[in-house]
Order: sequence, then C-alpha cells, then structure tokens
Amino acid sequence: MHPDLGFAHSSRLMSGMRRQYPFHLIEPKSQSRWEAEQTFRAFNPGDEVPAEHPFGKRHDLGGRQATAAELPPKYYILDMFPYPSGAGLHVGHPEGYTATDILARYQRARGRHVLHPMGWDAFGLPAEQYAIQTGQHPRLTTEANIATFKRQIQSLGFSYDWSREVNTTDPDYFRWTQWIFLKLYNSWFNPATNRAEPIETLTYPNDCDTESKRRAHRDGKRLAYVSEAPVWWCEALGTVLANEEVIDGRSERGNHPVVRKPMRQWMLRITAYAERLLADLDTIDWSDSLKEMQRNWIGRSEGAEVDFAIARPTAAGLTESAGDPVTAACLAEQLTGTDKIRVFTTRPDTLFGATYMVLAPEHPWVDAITTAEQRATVEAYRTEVAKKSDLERTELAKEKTGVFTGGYAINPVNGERIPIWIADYVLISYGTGAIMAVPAHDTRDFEFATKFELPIVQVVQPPVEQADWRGFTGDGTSVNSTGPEVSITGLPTSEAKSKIIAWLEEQGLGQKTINYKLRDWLFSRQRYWGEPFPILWRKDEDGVPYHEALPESALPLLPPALDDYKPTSDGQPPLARAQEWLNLPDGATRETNTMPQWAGSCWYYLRYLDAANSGCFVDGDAEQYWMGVSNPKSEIRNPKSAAPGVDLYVGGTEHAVLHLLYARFWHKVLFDLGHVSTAEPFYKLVNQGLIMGEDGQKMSKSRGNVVNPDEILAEYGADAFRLYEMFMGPLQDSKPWNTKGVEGVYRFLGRVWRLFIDEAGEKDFEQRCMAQPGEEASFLAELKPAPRVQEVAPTAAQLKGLHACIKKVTEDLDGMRFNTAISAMMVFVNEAGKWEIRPAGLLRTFLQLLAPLAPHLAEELWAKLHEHLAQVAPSLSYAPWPAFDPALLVEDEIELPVMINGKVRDHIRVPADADNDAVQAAALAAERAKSFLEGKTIKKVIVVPGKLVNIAAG
RNA sequence: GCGCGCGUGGCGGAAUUGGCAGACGCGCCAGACUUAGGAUCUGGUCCCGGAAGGGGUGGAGGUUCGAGUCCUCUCGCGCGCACCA
Repeated sequence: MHPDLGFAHSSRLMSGMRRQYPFHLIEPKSQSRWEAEQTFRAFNPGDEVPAEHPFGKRHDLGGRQATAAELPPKYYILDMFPYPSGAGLHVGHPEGYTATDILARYQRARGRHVLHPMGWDAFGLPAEQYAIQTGQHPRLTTEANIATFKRQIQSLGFSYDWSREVNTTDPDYFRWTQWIFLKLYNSWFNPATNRAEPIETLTYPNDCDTESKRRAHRDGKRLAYVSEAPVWWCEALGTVLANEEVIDGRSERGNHPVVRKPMRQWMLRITAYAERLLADLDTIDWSDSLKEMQRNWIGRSEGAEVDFAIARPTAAGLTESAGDPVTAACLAEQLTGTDKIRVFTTRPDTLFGATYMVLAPEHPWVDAITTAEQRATVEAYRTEVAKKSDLERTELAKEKTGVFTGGYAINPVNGERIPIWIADYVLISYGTGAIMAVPAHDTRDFEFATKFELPIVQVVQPPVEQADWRGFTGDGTSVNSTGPEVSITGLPTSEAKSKIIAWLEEQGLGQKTINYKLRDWLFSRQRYWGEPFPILWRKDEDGVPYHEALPESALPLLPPALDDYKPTSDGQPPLARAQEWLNLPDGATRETNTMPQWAGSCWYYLRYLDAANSGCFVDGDAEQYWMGVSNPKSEIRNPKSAAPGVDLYVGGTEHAVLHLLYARFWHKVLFDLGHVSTAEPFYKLVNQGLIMGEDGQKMSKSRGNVVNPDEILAEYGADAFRLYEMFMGPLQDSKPWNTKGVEGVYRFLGRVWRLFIDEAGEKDFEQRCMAQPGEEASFLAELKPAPRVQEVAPTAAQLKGLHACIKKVTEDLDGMRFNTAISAMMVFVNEAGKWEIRPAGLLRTFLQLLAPLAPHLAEELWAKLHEHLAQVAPSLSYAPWPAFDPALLVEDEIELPVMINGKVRDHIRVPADADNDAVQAAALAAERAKSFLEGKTIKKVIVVPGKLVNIAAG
C-alpha cells in the first residue's frame, strides 16, 4: 500500500489542515483525568484530604484532616463570573479566565493552596424577557445557558474547583443574598463609631415617645430603607433603574429612554460609607485609572456651606448700597428666623466675588423669593425645564439659560445685595441645590454672567503675572477681599479658605462641609427574575403602612410560580400577580419588588469559600483561611492593610464602578458586623483589555466580526487558543484578534510536540489512526518519544538555555507578562529543535514551564517522558516549580559594544570580570574603533560595567 | 471641557533602574525536502544605499557621554467623567 494513499482521502490533511499534533485526542484525555482525580479541588480547614490526592501528596496532608495552620499559604484567584447569555461564550471571556488559570496553575506549582472557583451571575433581564415572550420559566432558559457556558469553559481546560460552583439563582445561594439584605435592613450606620451596628444599638431622641415615632426614627436610619424619591423609570424595560444604570438619559441596557418619576423604592445607604470607600482605595492594589474612576464616582469635594440672608423687598436700609456699609449686626438681624438660603461652595475664598446667586429651578425657596413682576417669567422657565428630559438638560447645556427671580440675597462677608436667579445649570440633587455665583473664577458662572451681563469682580490674582484673571479657576492670591469684619486680601488660596471658614463658623454663618456625588443605591426592581425581598408590609392602627423583615428561618423566600411574567396592568411588578403568594393569612402582604442583578454578585466571592454550607453564608474558619492574613505562612504582605482578601481578581473595566463599588460596600457592612475579617474584598485587581475584531473594531454581531471560540478550538485546540489569547499582547491592553496569530502559536505547539515525537513515529501513528479511527486513543498511548530524547546529562549550553528560560518565564508570570513568557519558551524550543540529542530531564523541566499555559499538551508529554523510564508520572499540576540557577547563567567572556559619540562602531570581547581600565584599554585598541577615532581627540571614555563602552571624541 | 492612558517595522508587539531599538509571532522573499504544498525545515526581512555609510520609536525643542525611556511644548488616538458649584 502506498504510504500516502490514506492521506489523499482525508480532506483535512489534503487541504493543508493536517494537525500539528493530536490535540483532539490529548485534550479530552487530560481533562477527563483532571475530573476523575479532582485535581483542582481546594480544601477548607478541617476537610479530609484524600490519601491519593496530588495536593495531599505534595504537602504531606494525604488521608487526614488539615487545620488552617497545616495547610500551605493560600492563594485566592478569582474571575468575574459571567452572565450566561444565550449567545454563548465570546472570545473576550476566556482572556481573563486564561490569565487566571495560568496563574492558578503556576501558584499550585509554587506550593500555594489555590482557590480558583467559577459560577454564574444568572439573574437578569434577558431570561425574563424571553419568559414574557414565550411563557417559559426563566429558570429553564437560565439552566440551558449555564450548560452551554459550562461546556465551553470546561473545553478550555481551566483548573477550576467545580465543587464550589455557585449560581445566584439557586435558592441555596439567594437564601444568603436575602440573609445579607436582612443584615443591611437590621443595621444602621453609627457616625460616632464610623461603622454599621445592629439596629438594637440605635438610641432614640426624647420626642420618640410612641412606637410609631420610634419606628419612623428607626426606619429612617436603617442601611436598607424605603424612599419615595424620584427615580429613573424605564417604560421599555418596565422597571426603575439605579443612577448608575442610566447613561445620558437612556438605559445602560438596551438604550431605552428613561424618565424621572416619584416611586416608593428600597434604597441602600452606601453614602454612609463614602469616606471609607474612598480612603480604603489606598490600601488595595488596583490600577490608578480604576481607582480614579471610583474616586470620581464617589466625588468627594471639600468646601463650605454658607448661609445667605434673603433680602426681603421690604427690608429698609438694604437697598442699593453704594459705599453704604452694612454692619454685621444688621446682617445678624436679617438671619434670625429661617429666611436664609444655604449654598455649597468649594471656594469660600471667593465669597467676596459672589455677584449673584443661582438656585436650581426645583429649589423650595423659589416660590417665596420670586417677586410679582417676575412670577410669570419664573413659572414659564420652570415649566420649560421640567419638560426637558435630563438628556436635553445636559446635552443642550452649551448655552446657559436662566431667569431672574426678582429676589435678592445678602452676601454675608460684605453685605452686598446680590440678585437671585434660577438656572438649570444648578442641580437640585447636588450640594444644597443653590450656589453663590463667582463669575470671575468659575467657568459656568462666567459664561452665565457674560450672557446675562451680570457683574464680574476679580477676587483671585493668578500666580502668573500676565495671566487673565477673568475665568481663572486655579489657586492664587486673594484680592479685593476685605469686608467690614473680615479680610482675606493678600492670602494664598488655601489660607484664605481656612481663614474665611473659621470666620463663618465663628459668626454662625456657615461651616466646613464635605459633599459627595455618590447617591444612595436604588436597590429595588419591578421584575420577576431576581431575589424577592424578605419583607412584609402591614398597616398600623392608623392605617399607615409599615414594613417588617421576615425571620431568617423563613429564608429562602422563593418567587411564586406565574403564568405571565409581565407587570400587572396597573403597573405593579409581576410578583403582584401571585395573589396567594402576595397575601398572607394574617393580612400582611409581601414586598413585590425584587433585588437588582448586582445583589448576587456583591458577595459571590464569599460563597465560593464554603459553597455548600447550609447553615451559614460562609463558615468563619474557611473565611479567615481564604480571605485573611491569619495564616502565618501567608506570603501576602500588604503594608497598608491588615488583610488581603482575594489575592487577585481579574475582569473587565465595565465593572469599574458599579459591581466593584457595591461589592466593597457590602463587604464593609459585613466586616463591621463581624461576618468577614477584612475591610476590603479584593486586594489586587486587574482589568483585562478588550479583544477587538480582525478589523480593529469592537466585536459585534452587526459588524460581523465576532470570533466564535468553538470554531477556533475545533481547528487548533484549547492549548493553542489559550496560548494565543496570552500571546496577543499585554493582558491589560485592548488588541485585535488575528486568526493567523493563532496559527503561529499552534505551530509552536507542533514544534514542542516534535521535540518529543519524531517524524517516523508520528507518521506511523497517523496511519494507524487513519486505518482504525476507533483506536486513536490507544495508538496515542502507545506512541513513544523519539530516539533522540535520551536520559543523558545536558551540555553546559543546553542547561544555560533552559535556565535562561526558567528565569524569564518565572519573572514574567510573576509580573503577568504572559506574552513575553511565551516568547521565551519559543526561543528555547527553537534552540532545542536543533539538538541532535535531547536530554530528557531537561525537557521534563521545560514541560513544567509550559504546563500552566498549555496544560493538556504538557501533561501528555510529561506522562510519555516518565513512561519511557517505566515510571508513573507524578502529578504535573503539583510538581514543584523549577528554580533557576544563576550560576549557570554567568558568562566567562562577554561582548561589549564600543560606541563613539553614542553610535555603535565596534564590539570587543572581554572577560566578564574585567575591570574598567582593562575594558577601556580594549575598547581604545579595537581596530574599527581606532579608525573612527583618527584625527579626533578623546574627551571622555564612559565604561558601563557589563553593558558598553562609550567614547566621547571630537 | 476636565481626568487618566497610549503613540515603536506591512501587522500584533519586545526593549523591567536612561546603555547595541525592533526579541517573539504574523505577513512577505528566497532555498531545501516533495508528485504536490496553504505541511515541515533553513536563511533573509526597519528605511535609503551596490557598498561604505546615513537616517530612524507621532512632531518640535531640551537635559545627558548616551533618550523609545527623563523634562517642556505640540499633534493624534483610546478610555472615563461630563454644568457635581
């Protein structure tokens, strides 16, 4: 039979698609071995480690229970769990997962006890919308999607501990989400201790003399409370949205229009934690840009609140007062009573420059101060503003609008009478909803004053002489800032601020204040597919409704079965359709809102620690071992924080504020209440970059540039896919996909394969597979390493090549530089491919380096290189990471460039330990160098030991 | 507008504290093996130039013996926030 006859009948082989190596046999083989062995299971303190488990063997813990102190140092490496959509996995998902898997495998080899779990963030709108359309229960859709995601993720060979898998829609999971909600509900934030405390520690003011007053006081302090405030209502989605879910007046999901609407909603008091959420950013290892995004979101600004008296039109002696000083005594008289407007400013040093005041159109004082002549104008403006959506209000903000109310206020520092305007550039929701306008030193006020011809008075001198003070908003020196009672003229901005604040406080006219952009978190949604609130509503003796918590024993509170998942016709959430569920025999009714999708993802990293625990959200010992620094052997040393929490968390930037801020908030509450041992959940966080389509555009169905991982896997295998995702470039960068690049790393894996398996063996193997396709697996098992692979001592050069590779790969994995680690392995393999005799021991060490990145191929070859010694291979997953020997990397003689005036002109070889004088002499004696120096005077010779020689000549 | 980040071959990217720019991979060119090659192996590949040599890290200056790296200005791109007083 002609040897090539078989090939001709395979379209795959004929078309040049011949596999570089039999990954289609190797990958399922490795994966089923890991599954059978439970290779990647992590053990909680007190768990029995099976006698034969490779982790137990490595750490001498097999066959017994290990205490936290006996377990090796932990390494908790976490991926942002996915929302399992119907579309299946996208090539972007596995990028982060591959990076964490490589590190998880690397850290196991380094001897760490690795916790690397995966789960499903499975509540959410798409499954619910599908349910509305088809009547199919969202659980069925969700389960099908999870099955697809799980199959796809598992086909990549990730070393997750699947025994810890969580699913936010599982009653055994959301029971604890509800439990945490009850913790929030039953706690208040004590400003004196700066932390959350059980609601029982709340003290009541003396006037709380009835139970209903006490209840009102208590309900006003809870971390989870009910508010009637205006919220973002999205008609298309049939639900309210959090501030964070609204972008430019449209829903983040689906880009539907949203409107403001007052509704009764559950809120979480995240603002109480604003300062701690901000301050603790300094204790964690996140990228600067991410921290900056969180800081911006929290939006802390320091300044002062200042009271401006309202000048009533009837007030005598307060008419136009050109040079007619109004005394502080007169002002004090004005400020008795409540006729004052409080403004917030970050620049109290510019008080003397306040030439008018602006209120938000919705400000409660507007009616009272508007004069009869202006009333029609003011009303018209307010109506116009109310009609505008917030989108228009911000997008059309290029041109300032506003109207005069006819009212005046008194500037407390100089008694000036200033007009009060209303304008929509002042927001009711920030600060006090009112500002003092300093047009000379605030861009917005400047634009407004210019348009409406309001006076502009300089009160800050810019530090640079020539600079125009008009519109100058930086720090400088106060000028024109002397009043009858106080002067800050001549003071630099920071001193001027503190002096004027001190004076205001003394006079009872204002005080130092800190404001945050952060708002409380709108926590309820009018949906079906989310966690029901464990809350009942009752009415008191006066018929006033009030809420009360279900007991913990009533958890989990399951959502009712429904035939129709739409909201009710009168706009009630879908849960209101279930009358039996809704109405309790004792007359109470259930809360019909559900929690937002963020709820489940706020704490899933804690559930992984003890996923099957039915008595507790997480066992204390497990929590302390995996999250804390209580383990004396822990290698994590965080200088600023007592605790690391999750050692490494990898995910996309899309969660930079929402998920990460919410999770930090919940974690801090749990910390305050003593349920977790660290103040922060995620010590180190890395955002992977976006993978774009081959055209350099963001991948999307409409562009048709989406790459399906299943197809790549079928053609090149999981190892090549993993390797390519890492080889594309730095993890944090965005980069375009290029399938040709996959072929590059695939060829590299083929070269690795051929280092071990020679052509003759391979050909024979392929022919046998072709003849008996059913026997492929056993033919693979019989395949022997090439005769060139021998148990011999390596040469010095071979050892040096290997150890250079160990060094580079080790350092690069530590620094998460996967692309250059792969490049180092390519260099090694290119070199090793030339060796006539390939020392087996050396190749085994190389496989250990390759194993975290291409684990399937490494396992297969590792097994073969032990079989040929008639040994059963030890577990590659737990084989100790090779150390490099620096002594092997030292050169006796080194080549140095000789530069003349910074240009390389020659090279010299000198002993590695040659002193500078010897190197200089050698450089000056170098032939080519000499010819360049002819006719020139040598001014200076710089010798950088081990690097180069530079001769400055002219 | 403000804040953060980034600009290096035809392409993705290397160059860890200022020290031989372009590692590694893709693509391309040539060769070997071959009935064949979209397999594999070998060599080449920043630009100009036959060579010698010269030029070169978005642009313009500067510091330095020496700059992709540091400083100043400027242009371009990406991300975030967006009237937050």
